[in-house]
Amino acid sequence: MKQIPDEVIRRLPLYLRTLDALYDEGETRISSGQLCRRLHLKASQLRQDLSWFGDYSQQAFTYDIDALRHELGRILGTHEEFSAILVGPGKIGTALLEHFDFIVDGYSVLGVFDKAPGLVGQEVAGVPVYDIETLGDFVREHKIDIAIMTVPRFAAQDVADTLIPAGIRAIWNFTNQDLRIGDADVVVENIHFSDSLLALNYYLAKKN
Amino acid sequence: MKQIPDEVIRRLPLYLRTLDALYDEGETRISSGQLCRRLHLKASQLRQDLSWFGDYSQQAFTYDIDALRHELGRILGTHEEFSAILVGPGKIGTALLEHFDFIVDGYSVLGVFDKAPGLVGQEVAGVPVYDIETLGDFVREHKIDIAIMTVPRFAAQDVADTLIPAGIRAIWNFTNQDLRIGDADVVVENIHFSDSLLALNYYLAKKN
DNA sequence: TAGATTGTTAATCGATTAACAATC
DNA sequence: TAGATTGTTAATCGATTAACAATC
Repeated sequence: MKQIPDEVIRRLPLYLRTLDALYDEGETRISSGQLCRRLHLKASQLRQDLSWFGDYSQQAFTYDIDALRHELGRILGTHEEFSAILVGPGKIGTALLEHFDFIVDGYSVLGVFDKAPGLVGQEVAGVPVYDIETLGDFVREHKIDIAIMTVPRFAAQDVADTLIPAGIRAIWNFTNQDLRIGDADVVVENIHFSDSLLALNYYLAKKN
Repeated sequence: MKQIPDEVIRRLPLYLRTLDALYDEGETRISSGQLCRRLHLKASQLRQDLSWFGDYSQQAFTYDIDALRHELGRILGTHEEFSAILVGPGKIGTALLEHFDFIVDGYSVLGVFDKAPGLVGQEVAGVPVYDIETLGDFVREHKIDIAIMTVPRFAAQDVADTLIPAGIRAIWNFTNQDLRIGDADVVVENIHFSDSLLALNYYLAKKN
């Protein structure tokens, strides 16, 4: 089987979200056509996407909403347990921490790391704050899976250079700085606010 | 000429960012090959992308970094002046406000809108806070271009339903809720934290 | 059963990559 | 000039869409 395209993976959360909403509305079954009309996608695309993951339906019958959303959750690994840390408890970092278990269950945030000595020893959103000097050792000792990076842009690569040799497995990067990870086997997921706003700006300016 | 693919537009901020960094390092010229080695892209892709926008170089000679970054800025409309508001001054909203002019110049943030009466009349990051009841009128009167939506998820569609008939032209949506905009001519740019984290989660879980 | 819907194969479309003449 | 690099055309690749037999 060929590699599943990233485009397909990126649509799964959308499907999951929509099915969750339908479930909350009390719906029990839906056809690919009905679902995709809501999403402005082609029904054949949904069916094609699902076909990457095997057969979770009864052919020629509509999808069982509850079964399919659980299946999508399983595919996306929402039942897995991962350990996480946050580096850079500014406003965005703190906001993420406070809403974290709204996003994915099964994450334990074990520590927050800050450079300023003021916060060290205190807690942010119930998580203890440590000195950033101890970051590498902490990741190594606790076998941390995911680092959430919300440090200022100029500090981003330094932090990555500490995390990667310490064995981090994934970085959720909010710094708008592209990280060089060498040949390390690290999953990097970027949220580049600035790129997003520039794209919006382009489309808006074009309409003028 | 055919429609410029969205994929191309999404790469322009990356090019711009990289050229800015090179400029700051004191570089003056660069070839498509050198630039793309840094970005893990194919040189032919960069050249193909730029060819959508006409000819800003001297054929068979390397690119002038300063000229090209200005050209990209012009294409993306960074010199345009837009008016903006923020709806929902929570932690993320406030963080965005505080860093806003780091992202794009030429934006004036004219107001912040909140539901809780506590903040109304005060300022957030130097911007006055108004009651959300007055949102529609404000957008209409001031001909606001862009709304930054950082409200809780359940409130998102209601806010959009107020903004759109008031003539908003773009929504930068942080709510993880897909907005129904009907047939309105509104640019919607989503930052779906949750989808991003689910994608990261998928790739990480797959490695287990 | 007849109508509806699926999973999957095949066709289409468009993005990426390679190739190369034009140019410095 | 010879070597390097561009812009652009053509080839390739892969994602999206359509079509349809299988199935309920």
